[in-house]
Amino acid sequence: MDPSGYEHLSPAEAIAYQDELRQKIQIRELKTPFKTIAGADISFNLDSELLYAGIVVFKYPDMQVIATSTAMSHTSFPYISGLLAFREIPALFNAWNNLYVKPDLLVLDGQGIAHERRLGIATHFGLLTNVPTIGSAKSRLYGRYEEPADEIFAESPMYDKGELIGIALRSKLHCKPIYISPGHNINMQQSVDVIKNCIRGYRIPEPTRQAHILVNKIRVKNGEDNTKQLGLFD
DNA sequence: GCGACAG
DNA sequence: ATCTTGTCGC
Repeated sequence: MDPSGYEHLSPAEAIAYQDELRQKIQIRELKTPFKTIAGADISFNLDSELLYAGIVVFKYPDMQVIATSTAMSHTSFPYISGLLAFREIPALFNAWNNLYVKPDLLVLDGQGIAHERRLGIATHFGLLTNVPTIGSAKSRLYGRYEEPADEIFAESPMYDKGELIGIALRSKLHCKPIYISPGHNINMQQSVDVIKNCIRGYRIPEPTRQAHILVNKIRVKNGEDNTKQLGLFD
C-alpha cells in the first residue's frame, strides 16, 4: 500500500495492516558492509497538519554529511501511541524519494521492533523501502527493562514475554537512556554497535540529532515565508 | 477499573 | 512533537 493513502485509514485498519506487515519482518545480520548511514526525523506545528520531514546522509563511520533531503506533507492521521508510522511515514517517504543518494542504513526517531506488534516506525519504514533500519527512541513505548547503570554505554535488555525486543542504552552520563531496537534487515547487536559509533558527545546519535536540527530549521523558515505570503504586519 | 502511552 | 524561564547537577 502506498503511504499517501495512510491518512484515510481508521485506527483499526492501521492495526490490521501492521499485523499483515509483521509477517515480513527480517531481523538478521546485515552482511553487506555499509559505508553510509542516514538519520530521519519529522517536525510540525502543534496547530497544523503540515509535516516537515528531513533525512541527512553521512559517510560511515567518519560521519561527514554527504547529502540531505527535505519534504513537506499533509496528514490528518492523529498521533496515536503504537500507530506513529501512519502519521509520519508519508512525509518521510517523500523525503526519501527526493534523496539522490540512498544510504546503506537508516536510523529513525522512534521504535523498531520494540513495539507491541513489532511494528515501530523504523520497522515499518524498512519494510516499505527495503532499506536496513534502526529505531532509536528517546522514551520507552513497550517492553520491560531494568534501568541501565549510569556508565557510558551501559546496556539493559528490554523484554516482552521473554523475547528480547530492544536495548536501553546509556548514551550519555547522567542522562536518561535511549531505546534501541532493530527495524528491519539488521540484528540487535549490530543496531546497538552502530548507534554507539554514532554517539558524539550528545545523548542523541548524530544521524537523528542532525535530522532533527534540519527539520526544525526548515519548519521555522517556512513559517517566516507564510507570514509574508499572508501579508501580516502590513 | 487503573495505569501506560514512540512522536 | 513544540513552546519556554528558570533551575539543578555534573
